[in-house]
Amino acid sequence: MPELPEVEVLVRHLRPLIQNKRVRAVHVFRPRVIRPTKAPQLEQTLHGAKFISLERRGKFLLFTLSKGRKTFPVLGHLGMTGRIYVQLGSQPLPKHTSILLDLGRERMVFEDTRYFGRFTLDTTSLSQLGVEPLGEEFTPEYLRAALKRSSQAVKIKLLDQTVVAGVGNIYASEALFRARVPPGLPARKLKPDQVQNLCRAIRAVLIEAIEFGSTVPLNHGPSSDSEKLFYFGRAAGSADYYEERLLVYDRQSQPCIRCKTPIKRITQGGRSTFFCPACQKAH
DNA sequence: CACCATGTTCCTTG
DNA sequence: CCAAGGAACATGGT
Repeated sequence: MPELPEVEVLVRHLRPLIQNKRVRAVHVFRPRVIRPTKAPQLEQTLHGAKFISLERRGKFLLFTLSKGRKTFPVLGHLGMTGRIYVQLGSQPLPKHTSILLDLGRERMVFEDTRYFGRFTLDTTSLSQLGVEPLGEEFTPEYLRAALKRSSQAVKIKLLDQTVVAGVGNIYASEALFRARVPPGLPARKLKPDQVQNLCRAIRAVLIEAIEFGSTVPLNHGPSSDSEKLFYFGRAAGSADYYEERLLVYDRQSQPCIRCKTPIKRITQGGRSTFFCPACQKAH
């Protein structure tokens, strides 16, 4: 369920649930997910440690734990299908549980169907990340500087986590539509006002998604659809709010909400991009 | 069988 | 060294 907004909502939800909880035991069901950390090292390090804080950085979750006088980080990433929830120890475990942290009466479960996610002591991935799109450093000037030397399509650049940390395939299409910028336009060809519109659009779509996600109850568990609902709101409910949340993503051939032109799907970098060929035209 | 899916990392090529 | 393109990772849905 992961792009920046989904991770942000998850972090806010999780924070009070794990604060000051102590790890009694660690179960690693899929060693790949803790790479490059080894299971004995993770178990030994986490055993007896207490959760101190939880922050989001891009699409990563940064847990801080303490043990004795020492404090250390654990880095989480949901990949494509990861979920994390706190449940009672008596609840059934989901089929694709990759990590289980026993917290006493409760436990923290990392479920991940495709096992692309991570839960590791290795924090080196963080050093590669670009600025936070909701932070002060994400300005039109910054974005212009990041785009000006690249011949890659602007859509591809938005997915580059070393430029902006947290934008994924869904919100990249949404932001470009909102800014009326053609996804295939080479990054260096954007005009200053397009860069400014894009900068604002990225912030707006992410903030609105966080606000939307905050209204969805996250009573997640193995049988809950709440996160699918958050992510694929259009398919999951009938309320207008849900229907209208994503304006172009996964709407191939449906009429554009602005001009009724059918939305197009193209492939860029091996991934789908959705856009309105009329509203997002180069000129 | 085919193709599609919210992401990152590694390898190759230029 | 860098930028860019593509495959790999793994499972499930349609």
